Amino acid sequence: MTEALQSRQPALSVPSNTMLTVDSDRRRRPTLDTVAAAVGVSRATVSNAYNRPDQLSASLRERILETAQSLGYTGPDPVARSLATRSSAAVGFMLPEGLSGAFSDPALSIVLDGLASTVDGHDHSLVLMPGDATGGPRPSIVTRAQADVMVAYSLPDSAPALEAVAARGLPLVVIDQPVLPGSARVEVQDYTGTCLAADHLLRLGHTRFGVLSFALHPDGASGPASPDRRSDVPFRVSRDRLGGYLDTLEKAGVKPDNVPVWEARGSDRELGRLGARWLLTRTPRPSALLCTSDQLAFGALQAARDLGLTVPGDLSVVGFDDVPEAAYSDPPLTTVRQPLADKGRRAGELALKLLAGGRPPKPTRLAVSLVERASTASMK
Amino acid sequence: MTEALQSRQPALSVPSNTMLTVDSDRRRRPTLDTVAAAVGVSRATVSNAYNRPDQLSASLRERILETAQSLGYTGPDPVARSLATRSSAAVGFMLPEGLSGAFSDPALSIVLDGLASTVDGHDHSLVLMPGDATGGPRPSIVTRAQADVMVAYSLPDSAPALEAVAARGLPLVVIDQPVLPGSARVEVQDYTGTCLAADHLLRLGHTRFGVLSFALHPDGASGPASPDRRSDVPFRVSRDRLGGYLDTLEKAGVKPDNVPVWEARGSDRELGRLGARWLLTRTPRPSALLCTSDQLAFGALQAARDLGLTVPGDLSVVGFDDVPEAAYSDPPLTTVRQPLADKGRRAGELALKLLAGGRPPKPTRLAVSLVERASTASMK
DNA sequence: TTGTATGCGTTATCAA
DNA sequence: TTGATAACGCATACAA
Repeated sequence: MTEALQSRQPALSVPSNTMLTVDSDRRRRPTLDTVAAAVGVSRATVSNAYNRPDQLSASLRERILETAQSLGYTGPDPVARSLATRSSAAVGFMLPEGLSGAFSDPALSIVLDGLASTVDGHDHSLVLMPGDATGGPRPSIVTRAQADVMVAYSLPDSAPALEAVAARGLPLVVIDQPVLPGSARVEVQDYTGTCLAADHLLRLGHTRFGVLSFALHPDGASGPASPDRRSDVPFRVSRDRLGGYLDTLEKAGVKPDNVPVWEARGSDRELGRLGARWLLTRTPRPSALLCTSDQLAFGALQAARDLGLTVPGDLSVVGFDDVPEAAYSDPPLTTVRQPLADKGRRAGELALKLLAGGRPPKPTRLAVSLVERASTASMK
Repeated sequence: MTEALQSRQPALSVPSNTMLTVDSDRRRRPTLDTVAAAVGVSRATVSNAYNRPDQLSASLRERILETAQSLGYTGPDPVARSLATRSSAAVGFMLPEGLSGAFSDPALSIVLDGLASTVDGHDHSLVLMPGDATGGPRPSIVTRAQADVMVAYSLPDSAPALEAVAARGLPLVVIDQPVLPGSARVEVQDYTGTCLAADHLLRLGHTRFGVLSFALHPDGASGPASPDRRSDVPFRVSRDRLGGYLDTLEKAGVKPDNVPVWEARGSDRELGRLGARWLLTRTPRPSALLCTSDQLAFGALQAARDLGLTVPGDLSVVGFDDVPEAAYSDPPLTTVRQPLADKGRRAGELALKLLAGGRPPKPTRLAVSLVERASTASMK
């Protein structure tokens, strides 16, 4: 093996007991034809030896496989097979950002894991398509990807990648967003989740709140979110999570206008820290911070430390996602758990189903639950 | 767009001013032939319109593209193109585990990010191949993957996937391990790194040490590592990191036999916590824990808390990797920084280079450095 | 059980 | 600048 690894050409130890009528001198990879000629059968039979073992005698098959082996033939070329079968046995995965920002988010990792294992279990491969500034992969990448079904992970409505998918006529599964009528989708109870969290805080007696949200609009702006910016939010997830928080508070008598909202352009810890710093320097200072993701919440914990506030003594913080780290942060984070791995698995199953010709079922909405840890406590 | 998304078949709005001599009634995707016939030129010309714009008049090209558009033709089929060009423009990425375990490791995420952006920048796609219990992807997956170069990420020597790569005669880039003579490789100064860390601790006056390592042998065993198990370590990375620690201590007069070593079967926080608990209950209790990864170190911090020990007051801890979280842990972790993103980028560049026909250069070894944070202090 | 013929959708070579 | 024609490597009805 070591030797074969050294050069691109595998060491073809041509057996002397077989006739090589083709390619005997050329420095080429062996093909179905090569072994067919060597064994003295037709291409079709060799093909069957690999794909339909029951279509030929065990002994012949044995002989074919042996010859193939000694010829250095590894089996049907994947690309040629794909062309002939018109199926590449791969699912594409489109991300909103470069993996850079995205992969620092454990939530994505877990979803991807669920997806990968499902897909892998069905002998399909996974083609990764990172996004760029446009909020998704470049259309050219999508157009040329060798995949026969696409999974979109939390893409903005405007992502050009989606049109590329449509143009190719590929089946599509979207995770979380955008909402595309008639396409398969798996999402979670975003609205319900933040309602639960807000309710939890209200029950603990809090009355002064601040909300820390990731992007409400696709313009990449960060800052306090004006009432204007809070309405007509194009991202469904942001809209639902923010809505759950504000609606619940309002029902309890807390006017949305009195709840400062910071919109971070992304969902990472550092942006969360920045936003929380602003929120915590408002007057009156919020006693509870409602975050739309765990990453933002971690940033909020950091900001509290920066300002000398203790959590949950001076401040309560809730997140959303329940990534593994939430159990280990200081203090452990109260958060809304969404079934991340499950989301990935469901997306994978949906993709496989569409591939098999199934029609897109109505969207799957997975249940969330509140996990109470040490970052929240009752008002002093 | 929305409509096109609803059904698998794009809405072919057949223009009345073009002649459709082919496929006019069949429910098929249009091909090069379809548009060639419609425009009244040859296949080759249409192909050129997409791939070699300079090979035909701008006006004709314009006309071809327009017709294609109105026919619902999105451009050359990726698979067919790959067959004809004998290149799939994709690089395969092989992981040691299912993404499950692997993705919880931020180090992998960052490396993958570097790789993905490099590859993506060159219009190549990335095919993910998660591993299973064998320590790598299944050979059948590798054999059938549509990629023309493979990147192995920290695989055990024994991974069957590697033979599959060799059998296909695909160029290979390995990250970290295994060491395959003649294959391209990018790695970091593992030995140097742990030497630095051990030295740091010695300088702080520590004399009682414990080592927390990830797998030394591929048998999946966890537990105290006997002298026997510490020698002939098959994993290069484990060997070098452990070696750097023990050698440095020995040079300072600390006999390896007096340094307890716990071997965890993987590199995650919970396993680290487990191992650290054992190490911290030895007599005499170590005043410093040397870990081979940040994840294990985080587990050690947790174990210290569990036992009521303060870090760095009662115990110093060092990690390896410098993942982002290391800066935020409690306390922030002293660790050996390796250039993770760079490792991924270099691997990507190497892969692209091999693809272009380059010969494997000698292994690249990236520099590491010690980042001193608050998890280490001098002996009281 | 095995073979024949044809199709899969491109790219590339070489003439015209 | 454009067009025949031949690969590319395989799968699959259908016939033998």
